[in-house]
Amino acid sequence: MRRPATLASLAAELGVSRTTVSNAYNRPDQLSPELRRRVLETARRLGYPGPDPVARSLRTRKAGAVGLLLTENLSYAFRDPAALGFLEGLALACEGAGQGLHLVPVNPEREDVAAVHRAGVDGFVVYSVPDDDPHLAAVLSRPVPTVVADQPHVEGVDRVGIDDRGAITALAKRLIALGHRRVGVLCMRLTRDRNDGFVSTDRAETATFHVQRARLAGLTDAFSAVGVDWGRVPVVERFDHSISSGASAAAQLLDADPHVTALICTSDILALGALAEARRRGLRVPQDLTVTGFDGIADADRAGLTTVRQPVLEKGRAAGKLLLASVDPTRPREITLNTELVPGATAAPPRTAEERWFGP
Amino acid sequence: MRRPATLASLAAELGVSRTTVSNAYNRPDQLSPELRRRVLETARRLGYPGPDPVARSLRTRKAGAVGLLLTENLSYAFRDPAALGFLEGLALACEGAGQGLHLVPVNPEREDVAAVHRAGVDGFVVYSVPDDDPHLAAVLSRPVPTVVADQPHVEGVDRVGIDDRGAITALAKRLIALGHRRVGVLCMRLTRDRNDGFVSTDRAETATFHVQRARLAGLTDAFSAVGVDWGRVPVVERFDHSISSGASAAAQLLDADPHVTALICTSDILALGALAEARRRGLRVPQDLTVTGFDGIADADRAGLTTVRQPVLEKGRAAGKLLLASVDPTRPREITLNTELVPGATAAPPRTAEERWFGP
DNA sequence: CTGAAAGCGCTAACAG
DNA sequence: CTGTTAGCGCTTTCAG
Repeated sequence: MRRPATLASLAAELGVSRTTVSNAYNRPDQLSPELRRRVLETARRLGYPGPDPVARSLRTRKAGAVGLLLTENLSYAFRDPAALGFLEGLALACEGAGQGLHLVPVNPEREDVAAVHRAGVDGFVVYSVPDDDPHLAAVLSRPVPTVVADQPHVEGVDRVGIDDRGAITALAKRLIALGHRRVGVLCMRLTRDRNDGFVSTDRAETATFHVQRARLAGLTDAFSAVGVDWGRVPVVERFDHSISSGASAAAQLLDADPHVTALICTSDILALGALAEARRRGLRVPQDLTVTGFDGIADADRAGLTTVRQPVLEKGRAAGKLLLASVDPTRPREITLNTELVPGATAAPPRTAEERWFGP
Repeated sequence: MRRPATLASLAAELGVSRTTVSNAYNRPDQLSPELRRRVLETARRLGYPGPDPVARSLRTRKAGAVGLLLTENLSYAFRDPAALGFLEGLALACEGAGQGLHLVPVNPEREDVAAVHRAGVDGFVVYSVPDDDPHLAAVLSRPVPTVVADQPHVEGVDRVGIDDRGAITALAKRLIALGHRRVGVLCMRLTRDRNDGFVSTDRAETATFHVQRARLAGLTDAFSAVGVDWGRVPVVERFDHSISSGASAAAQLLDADPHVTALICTSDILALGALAEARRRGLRVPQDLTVTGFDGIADADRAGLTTVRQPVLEKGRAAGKLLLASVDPTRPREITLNTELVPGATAAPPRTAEERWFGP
């Protein structure tokens, strides 16, 4: 088989100009139906598959795709309902605009930013990566529009998110109103390095995962305001985001401080794990222990978890829309979506000391 | 701001050739560290973001990405655990090879194949689309390697899948051994058109979704072999793949034929819906009704569903590996993964007529 | 309705 | 180690 046909060879074969062949594909109204038929017919005969997408992209300066940069490992994204919701929303937005969605391969092992530079895309969405992620820096260095989601604001870059700090503060106030003062916190990983265990105040404040940092800060705000010494509040971190991680974190925390009356978790997944651990220990929720989550995923709903619901699908869709509207100077530069407190059934007033010893 | 810097303008500025600049990025060992430093430094100063990925792709004939063609609507894929597992496996394979994963936007509304032609990718994976999907045809017309998964074999195209027909036959034999003869079937959509309701033998045989067709055929095999007149077996189809669809399908079937002793579902999701409907009707499973699924998703496990487990993540990974190994002529051309019967706890012998009337 | 001219921005021999 | 040459395959004014 000879080398593959190109638009030029097709034109030669037909004895017409390249323009005409190009038009046959891209501007059917620019040539006679008859000629067009002939062109397409000959293309089929020669096995010409139509204009090469890459060459076309080079010429038109449009790749027809949006790049998506996700947390270190992709598997994570496919297992976390909140991330999935975002992905779905973004995919929907792309689909609606006829744009492809290019998942940038981020090899967790070797730190290789090359993939970002190799991605033929018209723009990027960056979702919840650590502030110091080199891939993020690489994305920002590319001369294409970018939208960050669940990330700190970057000068000149559009942004989508929620008020993590305020939302969890509201939840905390609810617990405070119920009477909780001695609480424990379970959070997701705070930096790129694994640190399964207790978290110092300093670590919490310098966490490079913006969302986690903001949520912890929100808790500090609320409890400090009522005189709780936040430095004494036990905070346990887990690198892996899974129900079993949540369970083990809860175990670690309860072992260290059996007197906490509430376990505040920065994600529903962790909270579901905490519920499992409470059950294992024979602690009734919420009578013996209050447990709260964050996100509002379906499983949390089913479990009746007290949590904060955020519109993850909308967030993804908003990110996509913002990116695809980059040409429009009147678009918003920043979108903060609303959250909603879900009362659920896993929060109640703490037991009094008497109750602890003598039963309800 | 003047027009963006290019490799050529950088070279001019530096007074070196374009090759040298190119080498600075792509072959650091081909020039002195000092010169390289100067090049990169000047690049930063001029705001040159590095070689344009599209131009590079055109030149190298490598896009560095794999295209993925999925069922009509993307949301579906993000909500179906089996599809998600496949996606995760594929993403893992791509990630491992440093390849991007380009989700092809398939607009469910207008039938627009253009996106397939616009995708700058080195190959395609096609997962579970109808046999007559025009996007599939478009993919096959492109001169790049392709792997189909959960699809019928296509001449010259690599394939990954399981033995759907055999696997469900094995499950059916189990039910037959238990004594079930009067059964009903719940299946997913069989064609691109919506048809929520009963399925004729003809429709079942001409279904364009290969997987569903194969599973129904497997059931026919097993039950026909023991003398059950398959033409009389009620089969209910649902377009939407959700638990509530499964429930409504079960309701429709049980209303039409209250005497079936088993509900065989072609997916776990549908089966979970059937379980819910059974519960709603006060039917005990498996004493009053046997229910089976297919896939082996986590929720099915949790529900103790009798089903067939298939290695969805492995399937995705295998598809990716096969595609990325396309250059290797010794690779397998077709991979059939093993499935496993999961006994579960939702299948039992049917109640006898006496038991039906007088209780167990 | 058709064609000629002019690159899009880059890389890969190959020769110095 | 560096430069010259020669396109990759296509689209797009702008004339005819």
